Amino acid sequence: MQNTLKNIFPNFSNELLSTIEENGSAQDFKAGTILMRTGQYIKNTVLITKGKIKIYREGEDGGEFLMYYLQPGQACAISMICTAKSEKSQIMAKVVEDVSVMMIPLQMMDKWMMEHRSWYEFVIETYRSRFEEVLEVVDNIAFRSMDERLEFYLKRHSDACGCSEVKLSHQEIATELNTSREVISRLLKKMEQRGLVKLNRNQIELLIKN
Amino acid sequence: MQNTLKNIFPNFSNELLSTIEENGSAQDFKAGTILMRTGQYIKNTVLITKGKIKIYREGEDGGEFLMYYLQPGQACAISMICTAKSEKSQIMAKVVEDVSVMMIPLQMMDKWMMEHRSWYEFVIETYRSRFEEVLEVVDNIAFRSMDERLEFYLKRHSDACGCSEVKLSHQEIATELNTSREVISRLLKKMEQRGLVKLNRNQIELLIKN
DNA sequence: ATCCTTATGTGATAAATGTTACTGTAGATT
DNA sequence: AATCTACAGTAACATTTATCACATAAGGAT
Repeated sequence: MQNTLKNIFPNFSNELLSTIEENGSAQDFKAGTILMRTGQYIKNTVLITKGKIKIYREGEDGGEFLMYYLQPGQACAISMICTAKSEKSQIMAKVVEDVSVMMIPLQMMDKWMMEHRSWYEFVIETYRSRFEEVLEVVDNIAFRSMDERLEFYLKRHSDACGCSEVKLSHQEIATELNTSREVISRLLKKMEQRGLVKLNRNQIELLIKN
Repeated sequence: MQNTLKNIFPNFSNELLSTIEENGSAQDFKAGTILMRTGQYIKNTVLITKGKIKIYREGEDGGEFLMYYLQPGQACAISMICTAKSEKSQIMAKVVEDVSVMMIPLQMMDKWMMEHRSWYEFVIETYRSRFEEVLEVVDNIAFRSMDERLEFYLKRHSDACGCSEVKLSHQEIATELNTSREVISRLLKKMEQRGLVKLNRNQIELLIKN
């Protein structure tokens, strides 16, 4: 077990890993579980060891605007940030593929920051990369039109899973980009005509490299 | 001098304040100066003691999409985040009102995190509040239409300056919301008809409380 | 096979936003 | 006062995105 954790978080020092074992509690959640809601208080930092969690903003109409995904070896930046004052969450976190996580009580956060260099670096790097990711999201919605955003979205997905097939329905994509299914269907059709993708039921194959 | 800094950053411990005096370099910049460009490497963390800095994303066409403003007592979250690896900046920072700043060499960042509790708390709080602010920006562009965004934008401005007059041209507003002047003019006219604002040359008066 | 549910394709139309082109106006400049 | 320039108003039109209304298809369940 120590070993697996070591593999997933290769940069953590051995002492840190033991401390995590001691103080964290390993938990599993099924796909569909909502781990965090807007307005809810945050009591734990979450380290993902297996599966996938979607971090999104919820619109009044129930839109699920995608911010980013959390995958093994990553942690929820928001839950780290809200540490000190156990602030309210500003986002929603939903399990999209069954996950295993380590729940770390918030008090540990501050403590480890001082005691474990590798924890400190991990936290800072988590902040940095997420901030950057969100900035990129802003860029996309501020400066790009839907067809470009869709292309970007598909690439992001295929990068994340490492394969060129994106297994999502048009409806799911539409929800995450906060538009309607028809729009996505139409744009995908155009992309197919341009030879960028191949469309199948519940699956889109990217024909572009990179 | 120590005294002023103490007033502007009331939560900093006295030792921290002295250390800042010793290691930081006080500098002034005129309105219009670009302090940081996209793609540029970051060498300093910036503490604002006077004036106002605009943090924005630049579109290919030169759009200046507003993320947030930095004011006295605040620091650039991005420059802090990019610390360790002296990463490239993802944003633009432009002085909008003559500023005085303390430039802190990046090496200090990590050092002080360990040594000064009040610095640590300041950094974490900076991260948190900026992240939140950016999330709110995402919300706005993802879920709201231009008229709502404009209203939000005006409120934000009047909150920031504490008065109900926003001294900006339609063109400036349009640039920051990445739309065109005509659109802003139209929407403002509608708002005026609804009794929400009073329009004057280079100035918009908000007639709504909060 | 037949039925059912979910996913997808597509036209018609509406609404929001962007663009072009021009007018008017206030204040600064000379 | 005459002129200039930046700012603001607005009509007409183009484009993009959203919505409505169906048609069709694919795959699972019976």
